[in-house]
Amino acid sequence: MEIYSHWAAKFIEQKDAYHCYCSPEELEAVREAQRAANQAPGYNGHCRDLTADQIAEYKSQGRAAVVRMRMPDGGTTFNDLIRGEMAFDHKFVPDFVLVRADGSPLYTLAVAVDDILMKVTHVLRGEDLLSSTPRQIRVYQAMGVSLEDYPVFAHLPFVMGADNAKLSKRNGEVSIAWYRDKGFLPEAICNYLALLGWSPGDDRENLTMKELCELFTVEKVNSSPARFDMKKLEAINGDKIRALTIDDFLTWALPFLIKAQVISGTEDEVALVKRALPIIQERIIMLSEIPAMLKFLFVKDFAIEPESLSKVTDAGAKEVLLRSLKELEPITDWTHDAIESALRTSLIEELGLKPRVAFGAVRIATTGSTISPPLFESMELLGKAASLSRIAAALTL
RNA sequence: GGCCCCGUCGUCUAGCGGCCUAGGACUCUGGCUUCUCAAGUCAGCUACGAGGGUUCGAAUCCCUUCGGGGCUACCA
Repeated sequence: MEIYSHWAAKFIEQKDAYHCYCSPEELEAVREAQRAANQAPGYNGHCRDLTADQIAEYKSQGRAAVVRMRMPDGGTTFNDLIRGEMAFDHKFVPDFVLVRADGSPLYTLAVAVDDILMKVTHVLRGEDLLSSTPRQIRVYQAMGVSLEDYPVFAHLPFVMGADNAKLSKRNGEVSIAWYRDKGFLPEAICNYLALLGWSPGDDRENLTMKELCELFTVEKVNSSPARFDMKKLEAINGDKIRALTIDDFLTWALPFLIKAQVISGTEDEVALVKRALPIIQERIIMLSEIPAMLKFLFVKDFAIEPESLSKVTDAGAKEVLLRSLKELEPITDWTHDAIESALRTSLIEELGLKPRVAFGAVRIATTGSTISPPLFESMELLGKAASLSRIAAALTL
């Protein structure tokens, strides 16, 4: 606080700033008049050069003063890393308030002073602050900072939501926690976000964190706003998941399974999950899909989903299940190869069924759903005992 | 209203005066593959907002216009 008031006092002393006694109502009236006259709105410089008598008069009226920065004639130019040479005419940059009547500093004063005192080298911010840059630079000037000590400015474009409105806390999903819960990998989010308004210049898009660090430069960021596209984020996330090693995938997957109470986290469970991950890795786009896909391996009270029930109770299905049971029973080497050849021989070749139909029934009986990871691998993971008892159970429905 | 920024397929982008009958990715559609769902693969749809210049030649440069967004506080 003292720092800011120190500078404000200095500015006044230097005549770069002055006390302004205009009341909010008076200012509002001025703005209204300007608007009505189609003029640029802004402070009219009323208190710029008050005489001692005028000041005494205002003070006797009990008016409190704000500190206002004097914008000199001319303009401000600066080089924006993203937009290039920017020029602002001071005719449209009115004298602005630095310190409130109660003595507290305004953002405009505080940021600029902080930038210099903290030796900020780069100011990267949203394009909404673009037009306030001349004011900030004006403060640097008043502070007597030399040009080479100014920070470099880069005004980034907005990211818009699907509705073409600026993405914000009130609009669209912007909480990191939400993405984490959904199972988006940090690398996918960074990769996607980097691609929003930027590209490495060639056709590469799937970039690792390391590549991103090496390739990304603010200068290559576009000046036009980008729309957030969940579909593309999902696609990238899917790619990232597929690129994971099984061990890394396991590390990411376990918390989701535990949270969904599919597993409690015992060694046996983890081992089984690890064996199962390869068959689901290429069929999910978010980690949060994992529990639903692997649930059938762990549930105690197994049940077939209601909407698929009718598909295992008809005569055709019963026959398929009965035959499957018979053929699978003798298998001692419970591997997906053995299971597949047994079922193919009996159901497809001997019964002459279409794979789609035959395996569909077995799939529902063993996994409880029409949609599942590959059937034979799933049955292998489930184990012989559970697989057979589920088929047998389905026959009684 | 004033000032400022932005404008290539539905979306993200490549493009920096001739390499553009505009490339890639996501989405979508169709095919292949296939035990479901995915993944993979092949093909297709679809864009330089509009109008004028400049030039032998423009998506690329200039002007106008239209559209979108921002700022316009004793907010940050």
